[in-house]
Amino acid sequence: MISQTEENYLKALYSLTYLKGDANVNEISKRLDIKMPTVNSMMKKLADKGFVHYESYKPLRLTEEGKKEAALIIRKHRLTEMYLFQKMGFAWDEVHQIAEQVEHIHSPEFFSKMDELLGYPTVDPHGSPIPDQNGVMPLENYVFLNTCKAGDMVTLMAVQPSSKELLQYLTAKNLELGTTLTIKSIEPFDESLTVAYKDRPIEVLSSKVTSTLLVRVITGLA
Amino acid sequence: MISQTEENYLKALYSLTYLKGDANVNEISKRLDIKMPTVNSMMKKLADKGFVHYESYKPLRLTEEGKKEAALIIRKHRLTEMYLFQKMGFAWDEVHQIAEQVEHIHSPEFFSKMDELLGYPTVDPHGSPIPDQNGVMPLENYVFLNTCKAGDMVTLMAVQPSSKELLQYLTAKNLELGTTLTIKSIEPFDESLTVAYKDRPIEVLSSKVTSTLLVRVITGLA
DNA sequence: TTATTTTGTTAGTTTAATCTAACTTGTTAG
DNA sequence: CTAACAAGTTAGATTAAACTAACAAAATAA
Repeated sequence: MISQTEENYLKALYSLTYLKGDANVNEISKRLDIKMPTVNSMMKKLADKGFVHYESYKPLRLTEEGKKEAALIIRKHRLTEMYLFQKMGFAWDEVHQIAEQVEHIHSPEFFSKMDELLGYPTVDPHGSPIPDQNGVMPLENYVFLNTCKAGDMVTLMAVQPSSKELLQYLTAKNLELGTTLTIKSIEPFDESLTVAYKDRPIEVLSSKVTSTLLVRVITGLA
Repeated sequence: MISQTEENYLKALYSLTYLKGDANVNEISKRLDIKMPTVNSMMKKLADKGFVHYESYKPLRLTEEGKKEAALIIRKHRLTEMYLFQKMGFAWDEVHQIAEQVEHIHSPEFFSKMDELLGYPTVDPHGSPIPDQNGVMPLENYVFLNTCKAGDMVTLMAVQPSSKELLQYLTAKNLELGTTLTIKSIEPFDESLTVAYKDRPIEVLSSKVTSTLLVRVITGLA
């Protein structure tokens, strides 16, 4: 059996390694606000259990088994978020805290019932993909907004990572999932973007914001 | 903060003391399948925290604070059962296991949303009363079926305690909450009851069964 | 009422998950 | 290229929640 604590480490490692393939002890330590020696010994334990590739002083990677476990926890998290949002009427910035707890419930029936009632969704309320029952992430080809070029038209697909503060900021800016933005210009000095969307012809987004927004590119000038 | 483990002890003590006022270490030990010394030290800890009246070799009682805490956990459990049953389509013998886990979630909003969506129910799918937000059990004046007299007409209100096996037995007998039964006779030797209900003119219920069925008496001969 | 059994308690051990302090390895800036 | 800093590791302590073994008190039966 896998403990809630272990599940949290797996989840952290999954999201830290998702884009670049590996992560280090220090990153997990910061992410979970747990001291490095604690993380270190947990990584050894998870390696013993076959979930993590661990070698002294080398970056950490999940095994295939570990990836699957982690994806299944993330599946439970995102299904829960979607359920809270769609079926219970919570706002999209309220669902995360609750889902953090619900994701640890052991009951395949509970989550497959949610899945069924939701009509088998493929994304959560933040646009993040929901892994399938086998822990496989659905295909996606999103890019971060800060990697786009001036003139690109893009649709906001996901927010990653999505802090409560950020979600409230986006709500205040009237920026929601599915919103289509046109990139007017990019300020070379601080990489801030001037964009237009909906009824807002000029909005400036800092790189702190654009580096968390995942978008699908609709048209580019090139 | 109160741990999940502590919550489980409080809940056990609450239900053991509900009818007779106190309980002993051995009963909790059996109920939770945890050895007596462990229970003993947990009772001291809960006494330190102000939830339990503890004196060596004396029966255990909950403080008012402890009763409130326990009732609020039971509230979360029963709201969850009702939600699973009414809003998610689970059968009444499937909801307990899931609710055992969901009851430990810390999120007042989550449970008050359930409450709202359910229309502020006062009983769970087994007919057990749901305490209010202040931990107060709603009034109830049910009696166990084995305390009734021949000739009584009674309505099945609750099943306590309600094991999965028992619920399946009742389902097979076509006995559900709200069913009205007429007590035809009582066998003095083993205290089994012969009853009639719905389309079943003669059914015999053992005292093992009748001692767990809570009913409201509609009419008696006396 | 004494002997036996049941129940309760104390003491000390174990495991999981955390920590701090101290040391080692790896990286980076002069 | 070496000194300093950052990151990783080891060792040992702490806390919560469980256990077993042994002893003490209370209840029960002979």
